[in-house]
Amino acid sequence: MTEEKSLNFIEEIIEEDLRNGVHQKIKTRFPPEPNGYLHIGHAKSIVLNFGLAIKYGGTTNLRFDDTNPVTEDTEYVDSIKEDIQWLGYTWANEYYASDYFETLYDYAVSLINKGLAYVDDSSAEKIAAEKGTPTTPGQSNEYRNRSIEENLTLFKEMREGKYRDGEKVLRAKIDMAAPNMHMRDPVIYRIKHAHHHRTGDKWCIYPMYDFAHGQSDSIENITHSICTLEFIPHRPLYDWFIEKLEIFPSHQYEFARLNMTHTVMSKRRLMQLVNQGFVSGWDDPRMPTISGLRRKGYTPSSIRTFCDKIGVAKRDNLIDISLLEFCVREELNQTAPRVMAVLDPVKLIIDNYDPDKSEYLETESFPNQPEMVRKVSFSNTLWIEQSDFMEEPMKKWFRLAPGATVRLKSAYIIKCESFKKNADGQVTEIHATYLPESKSGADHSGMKVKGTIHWVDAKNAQSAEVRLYDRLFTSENPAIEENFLEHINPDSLVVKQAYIENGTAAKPGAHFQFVRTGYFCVDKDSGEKLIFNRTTTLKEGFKPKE
RNA sequence: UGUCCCAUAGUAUAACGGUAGUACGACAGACUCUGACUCUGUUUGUCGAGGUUCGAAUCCUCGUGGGACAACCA
Repeated sequence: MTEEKSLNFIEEIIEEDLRNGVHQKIKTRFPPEPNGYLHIGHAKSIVLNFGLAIKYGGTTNLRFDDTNPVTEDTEYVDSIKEDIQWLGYTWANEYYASDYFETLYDYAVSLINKGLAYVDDSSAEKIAAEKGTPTTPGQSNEYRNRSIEENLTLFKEMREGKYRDGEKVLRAKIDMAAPNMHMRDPVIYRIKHAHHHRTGDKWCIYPMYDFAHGQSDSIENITHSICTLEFIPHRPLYDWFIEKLEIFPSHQYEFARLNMTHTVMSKRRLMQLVNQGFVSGWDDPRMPTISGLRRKGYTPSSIRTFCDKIGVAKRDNLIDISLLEFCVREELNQTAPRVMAVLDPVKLIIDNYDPDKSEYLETESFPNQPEMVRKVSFSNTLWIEQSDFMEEPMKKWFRLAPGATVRLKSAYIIKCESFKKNADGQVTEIHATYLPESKSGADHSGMKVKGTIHWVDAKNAQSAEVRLYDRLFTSENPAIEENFLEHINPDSLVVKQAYIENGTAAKPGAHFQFVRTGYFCVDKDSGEKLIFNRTTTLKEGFKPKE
């Protein structure tokens, strides 16, 4: 039985490199910028990079791309590390681009010495103007012909803090008429008198991404540097620096980033959701962040499975969020203990059950492990779901209705005898009679009922706050809408005051399946008062027809 | 009027010149003390036109469509 999974294009490249002896071992890296929280899109990259190294016996470095001190912070470093570990991965080394500032500086000097870099005194505006447009070539300026000596002196003075922010930059001297805009003498060093989260005030010049990333890969001997599609036009530059600097030839490969329906993924938009209070924070369970998904009840393996299933390719994609939900259901169905909870309670009174009596009934906690059982309290007064009763049942209605019989899960068969409504027409109380001989596990009634409903003993229940989360956006692809904020789902969070079986061992992070209603996870804020977050619903098989 | 990337069921992703397959979704049925799970079945696809070839989703050309690139961001 060979379960042969086809290779993605990166795996094909790696296998060919290994086969041809281009590399003996592969090295990958995950290079986040510590300026935000990781999201499910990053998870795709993490699973790819770490997964490749594991599959082919290589290693993966965690490298923080911290070349812009004004946006970066250790707060993000910590959360990123936590999320990667939570996902189940261990990095071989923890590095920072800032570890290489001295080396990078030397690289820049060597470029100057080769006549391949120059100091430009122009303003940012002038440089942008001279760069041309994608369809018109750029123009060079008077600084392009400065002597090597002058460039050396100026660059040294930049480092020494002799100039203010924006007064000068170091540029690579390539080709102002190149059809690829990134090759039109890109800026490689800029002056920023800013405090860096790691190097403090040691530097006032910082390398740009293009002058840091590839070289960092090279310094670490990264064999396969995997990034997203938007870096394709940077690749010629990536290769140019490595070639001119004559350093280890790392290679860049690009794959399509993850997009998901009913979700936004860009840091900018996610930041807006947080800052404008549409969600409670970066770890709000509606956020596609790793911390949000974790709080919502997603497990590391369900996220890994998801990343595995979506594949890796180069075409733009929009993955249906139902695939993510499928992955977590598939796992939780096996691992989450069942428990009964009633989210929209209505009282059910069993008229022929002794009001002074109560009993404990056995019920299974895992349907596929019949030996895993627990006892649930039962009496003449129960909570059941409002939605399990219909005054005038539709066709194919298996649940409760006047005169209808139904099985109370793990208890008795009951027959609805009457009900009460309030002035608003809302059902407030349902009366039923039960069949004593229909007790679950010892059913001698000979009756067959179509429906089974869940319940909680009203005389012995605990209350809980249950947070029902739904997709954050009603639009399938909010990112392409004019104003994505207008497409926020007003019902993305509905809070219920529910009843749950007494004695449920609900520690923060614990997963449960509320029988017939979905998967839930105990929130981190849960304490005296239990708080549950809905991870996802059960697949809905009942679809009423007109 | 540039350069680059991409194009296979609704959504993703395989098929590496030789029978277009898989997953999710949808639909139908079986089972069911969760209308869940499980099982069975159905549905829908190679962007277009040429060319090469015994044979093209695959190679070539030209279209068409989508995307990326003009931060002292990454």
